Amino acid sequence: MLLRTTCNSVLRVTSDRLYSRAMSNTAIKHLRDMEDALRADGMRITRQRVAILSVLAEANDHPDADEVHRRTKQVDPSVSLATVYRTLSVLENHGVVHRLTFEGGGARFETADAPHHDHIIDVDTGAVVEFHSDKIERLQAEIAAELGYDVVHHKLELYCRKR
Amino acid sequence: MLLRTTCNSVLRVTSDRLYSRAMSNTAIKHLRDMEDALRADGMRITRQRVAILSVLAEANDHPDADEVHRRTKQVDPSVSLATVYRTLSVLENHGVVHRLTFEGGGARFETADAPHHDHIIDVDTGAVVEFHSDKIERLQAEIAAELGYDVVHHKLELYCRKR
DNA sequence: TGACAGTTGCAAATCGTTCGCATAAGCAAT
DNA sequence: ATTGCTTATGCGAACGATTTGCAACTGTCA
Repeated sequence: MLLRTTCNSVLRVTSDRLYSRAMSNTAIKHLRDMEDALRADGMRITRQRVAILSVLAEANDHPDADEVHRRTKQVDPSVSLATVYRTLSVLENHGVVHRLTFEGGGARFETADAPHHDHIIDVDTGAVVEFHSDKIERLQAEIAAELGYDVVHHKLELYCRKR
Repeated sequence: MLLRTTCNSVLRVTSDRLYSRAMSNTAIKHLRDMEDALRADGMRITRQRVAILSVLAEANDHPDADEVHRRTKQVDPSVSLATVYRTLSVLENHGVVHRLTFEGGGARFETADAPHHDHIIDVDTGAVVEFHSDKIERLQAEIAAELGYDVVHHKLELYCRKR
């Protein structure tokens, strides 16, 4: 079933769940599975949380809370900013999203389903590129171990300029 | 010349400059040189800035603005928090202090005179340990280069737990 | 379906940080 | 030293991002 909204985005209604724009069936299944896992983990799956989850699943950038709110309202206009903040925190605690705190400016978020990676931030444009280096990770663990520590998590950000 | 204050800390007065507690003569000379350099760089050396500089020079931890303010007031009680913030920003622009933005919580500061290093943050105690790895730095530059970037600066933080 | 505990929207509160303004004080030239 | 120009200061109010208290609402599970 398809609905066309006033703002020209396509909504797909599946049973009583609202997902934003055109999502593939496999993407929808992925969301459903995630909801089930979260429910099994004691989290209530509300209308607002579904909307927020679908926004996060679709995002391939790193939106801040306000941007998540803006996008979520396209799916469900009643969702408040406070709920967005609360939901993002809850999802973070469930390990479903990661909170990114780049220099200058508020927190930004990304789904945790992609494999671990670090970030390059373009100092001129604010664009974010993801990368990963096993070699660096190994060195980090070595250094921490030398100092008597285990790495719980780390943050590696390269603030760069296009050459 | 020595002064003993009510709060049991020793102040040293050198010409018209106030430095906190017992500082070695070489440490004082270092501060004087720094002041001269800053003055030559167009920055006015005020009573409050001298007090803040001396606090920073003495700190071997990574205090936040509020903590810098608390310590500065021991030297000169009239210094306001706003001035601490303004001075820290100015000093950062002059490359004299670095602003550290660890997860959860406000900015913390360190003097820039130590050679470049990264940080290990104890997730249980908040303690900060400094380390450096040329090997990691080299890898970072390589990765950025592969993606068409030059590293302007970077942030590497290992959030760790004592083993 | 009913009941309970978790969730929501709203507005107010909080936290760290910045800003406007009138006053005070560096610094360079005198 | 004194002057004059400009910048720095303290104060309190404003700020933006985030959190919270509360009364109404709604998943969930029996």
